[in-house]
Amino acid sequence: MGRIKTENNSSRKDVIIKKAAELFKEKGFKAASMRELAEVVGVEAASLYNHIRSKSELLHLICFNVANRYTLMMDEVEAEKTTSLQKVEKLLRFLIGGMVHNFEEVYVCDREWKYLTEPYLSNFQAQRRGYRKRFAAIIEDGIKKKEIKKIDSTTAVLIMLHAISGIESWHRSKQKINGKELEENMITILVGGLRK
Amino acid sequence: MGRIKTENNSSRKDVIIKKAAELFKEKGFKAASMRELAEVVGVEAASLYNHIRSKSELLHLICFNVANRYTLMMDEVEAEKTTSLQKVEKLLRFLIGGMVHNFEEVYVCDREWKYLTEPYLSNFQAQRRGYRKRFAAIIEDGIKKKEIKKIDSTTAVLIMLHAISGIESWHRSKQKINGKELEENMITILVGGLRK
DNA sequence: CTTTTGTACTAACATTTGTTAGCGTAAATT
DNA sequence: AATTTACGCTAACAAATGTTAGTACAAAAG
Repeated sequence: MGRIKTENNSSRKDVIIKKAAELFKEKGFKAASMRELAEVVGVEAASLYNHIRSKSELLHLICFNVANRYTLMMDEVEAEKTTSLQKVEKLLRFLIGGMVHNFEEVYVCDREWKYLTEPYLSNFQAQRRGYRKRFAAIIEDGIKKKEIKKIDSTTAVLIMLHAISGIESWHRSKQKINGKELEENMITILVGGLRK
Repeated sequence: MGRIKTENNSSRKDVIIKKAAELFKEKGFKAASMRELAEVVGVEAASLYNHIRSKSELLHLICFNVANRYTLMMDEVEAEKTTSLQKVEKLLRFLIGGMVHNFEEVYVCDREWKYLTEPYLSNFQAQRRGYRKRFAAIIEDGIKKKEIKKIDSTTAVLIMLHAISGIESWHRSKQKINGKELEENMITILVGGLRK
């Protein structure tokens, strides 16, 4: 069949991960088989194992790649001297952007993380919990400073994160508005829903 | 092992469907095996087939049970002579209530429908599309009547439906606020985000 | 009590799954 | 040019999957 084609300076492993994210998104982690993955990569199933350790390694690479990006952005935002609403807005814009431009990866991370194996599963859940707590803390701070309505911050975070994961439907839809417009609409509704 | 125990006047098939919804929610449709299902039902795997035709029959029973309830509620709401915002609020409250009280079923319908087989898959998608279109039409009507902000109605629907499917996290969370409070918070944020 | 129906069992099936072993060759390094 | 490394192949594996056939027996109907 010939070698796996790489482009720019990405490794063969990177190519496999990318294709895996697409496949896992489309079929779901459990339903996607290594033989299917091999086919889209253009190689026999066994050959994949020259580059990766296991199917589940693919999943945890995808999931932590996303999770780490999110955590990093949270670090950055927390350090800024801006209002709570501005922080929320910046976090949301980052999340929306990720969903629009790195769709497959983010989608897989969101929906398939439960198939992670230990110890990755526990690490992932902890990181996720931490992220949400920090997000909720920003909102509570905003409530204290009377920028934000008096609401349950945990519920607010839950709504926002899941609203964003709904961009999945936007990707599927035929008559899409463009990405920037989508972002503005989401910010209007979500931030508008918080503002006092 | 003895027979499947039923209660109230539910059939043995109903018991299997209920347990299937719980299992599919927890493991995902593909990852859940008929042998696992049999175990939680308290029977051997082969015995299930005295009551159901196939694994995928279970999925489509679950999915259409939910989808039909939603469609029915939409019929009801559309017929009412209320403002658009009141209609949106009623639909949201119904969806939230469903997520809080029929969690497993709704969750499975939301996340696992893609494993439906034809012709159920196409029917389901059509029904879903129809529901969203009707929801969006209510919002557009509200925009026309200046009750609602000028936003993309499709995006608004997408946000709301997915925000609600996020109640999944609420179920998982340890220190839950109660269901009614959750509902009020969600309405505040979501309806507040639309209101002009 | 007898017959019929419903339902559970065991055993087995054909597929599909992730993964490993061993081999050959093209690419990279010396 | 010679050697080593990287990487693809075929073949095979054990385990798990959904499902069917055939049998036995308890419950329901007569």
